[in-house]
Formats: sequence, C-alpha cells, structure tokens
Amino acid sequence: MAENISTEKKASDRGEERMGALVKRMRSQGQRVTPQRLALVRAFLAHEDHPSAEMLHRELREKFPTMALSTVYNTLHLLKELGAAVEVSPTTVETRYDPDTGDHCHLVCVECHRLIDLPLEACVHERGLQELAEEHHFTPVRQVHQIYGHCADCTAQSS
Amino acid sequence: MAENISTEKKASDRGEERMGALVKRMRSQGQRVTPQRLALVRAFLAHEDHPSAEMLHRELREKFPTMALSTVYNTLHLLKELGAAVEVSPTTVETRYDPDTGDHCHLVCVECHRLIDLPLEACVHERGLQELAEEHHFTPVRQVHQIYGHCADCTAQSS
DNA sequence: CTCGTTGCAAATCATTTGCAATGGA
DNA sequence: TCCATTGCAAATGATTTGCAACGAG
Repeated sequence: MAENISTEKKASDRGEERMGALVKRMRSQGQRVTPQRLALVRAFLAHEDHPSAEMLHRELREKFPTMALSTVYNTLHLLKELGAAVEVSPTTVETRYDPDTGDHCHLVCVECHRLIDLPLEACVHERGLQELAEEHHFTPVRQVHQIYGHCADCTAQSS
Repeated sequence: MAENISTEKKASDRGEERMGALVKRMRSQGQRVTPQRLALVRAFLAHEDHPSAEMLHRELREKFPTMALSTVYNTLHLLKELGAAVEVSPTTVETRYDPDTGDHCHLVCVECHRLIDLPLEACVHERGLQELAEEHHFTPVRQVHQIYGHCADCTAQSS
C-alpha cells in the first residue's frame, strides 16, 4: 500500500505537469476547455495503467453524475489528436488508452486483457523476449509488432 | 498482371501443401471436414494478404451462395486454434486474418487499414525502422509491439 | 444414427451519431 | 451572442448466439 501511495503521487505529478501545456494547446486550437474535459484529462493522465472509455466513465461519474459515455470518447479522441493518448486494442474487447505516449510495448493477457508495460529497449531485441516474459511470469502465445502510420497511397491522396 | 498470376500460383502451392496436414489435424480432433470448411481453408491459405471475415465471405459466396457469415467466423476461429491463422486488428475496424503464421510484423495504414508484411529480422531492430518505412513509402505514426499470452494470475487460475 | 456443423435471424456490445439544450470564449 | 460541446437516445457495424435442419463419420 505504501508503494501504491508513492506511485499515485508520481502519476498525479506527471499529470499536473502536462495539464498546463495540454490545456494551452486545446485553447490555441479553438477547443473549449469544459469542466468535464478538465476532469477527464486530469483523471486520465493520473493513470499508471491503461483505462478504457468505460472505466473512465465509471470513474468520472462520481463527480459528474450526468457525464455521458460519448463525452468520454470525445475527449479521448481529442487527447489522441493532441498526442497525449495512445490507443491499444488488446483483442476485440474495449479499446484501452495509454497515457504513456513514449515508445514502449505491452504484454497483453489474452484472458483478462491486462496490459503490462515493457520498455522499448527491452523488447525490440528478439533474444531478450523469453527472459522478459519469464520475469513477469508471463507465457507468450504470440507477439505482434505493428507500426501504425500512413502508406504511400494515402499520403499521396491527402496531399 | 503477369506478376499477379505467378504470385497467385505461389500462394496456392503454399496452401495446398498445408491443406493435408490441416485436414488431418481437424479430423484427429473430432472436427468435421465439411465442404464449406474445405473451401474456406483453401481460399484462406491461398491468400497472400490479410482478408477479413467479410472479404472471405464475399469470396466464398460464389461457390456457396448460402454460406453464412457466421460459418466464416466459425472456421477462422478454428484455424486460429489450429495455429493456421493469426488475428490482426488494424484499429477498430474489421479483424484481419493472416495465413502467414511465422514471426513477422506489419506496417498498418491508419487510413485505409492496409497491412504490409515485414520480416521479423527487419523490424526487431529499432535502428532499421526509419529506413524500412521509407522503402515502403510509409510514414510511421506510432509503433506497437504487443506480445500476446497468459499473465501470471491467469496461468495460476487455470492450473 | 449421432452429434457437430450449417444457415438464418436475432442478440450483443463497443463505439458513433443526431439533435436540442447548455455554457465557454 | 455564437458556436463548440454536452447529454441523451437511437443508430451502426462487427461479431456472437440460439436453434431447427442438415449431413459427415
């Protein structure tokens, strides 16, 4: 529990540090900073894990009983555009969002859909995979390395 | 077009080679080898790309006008269990299935959801990423390296 | 003959959308 | 004030499920 408290503080601090810049960018883009968005962004950035829209919705309901799920999605999409959130799709279940936008990879449980962070340096090297998995008591079934971006045709079309 | 024909032949050959073993394994597991499944597996293994259930359904309708979409899903799930297909989820659109089950990664277009194969040796090394992307005229937005498997808790629970 | 599989339609479930009301800038 | 955003409900779209008829072993 003592560990949890310090972890929580770190996450909150990280969040508060990013709030200012984020809010500034929202305003500069003509996006309105509503109380709902403020609370949503603050809650999201404070996460050390990978919450889904539904999870955030449940969490925010306490302060905003009328908060609609569509508002949560709306804000998460905004954060994605601002580069402050990364979508992670464990399998075919709810999309999960990662407040840590640095390059890194995840161990994904195909049963409970838990996501476990791994530093990028650790996972780009094939040889280290087995040891890493064992460290986390994780039994790899398959690995997927996807690079999202724009293909030649789409880049050409939107020019 | 001449290139297409040779490509198609290679894919078909690869498929035919795997058909026998696959059918044998299905029978040994008490799975029935129906004409629908046979056609579906053959069509799937012949693919050089990453068809969705819908795509295969359209394709198979020609020979089996009554083929249900749920039958396609059913067979794809079976192939997945047999290790003959790998699920790939580009974003939040239709799941795509990859007949190439070897370790490799994909370039995923976030606009048209095209998947481009990359050999694993090429993509596990961080440094090569930029050059590889340029080779394919692909603009990377983000990369995702996910390892699917079973986490410690789930492994413990199902023991 | 048996029971796994099929086809069809209805059900699910995450996510999106339409639209009137609200309230930031 | 003006228009982006909200909340709500209905729509969407991929996937799953229930169930009677079918047919592979």
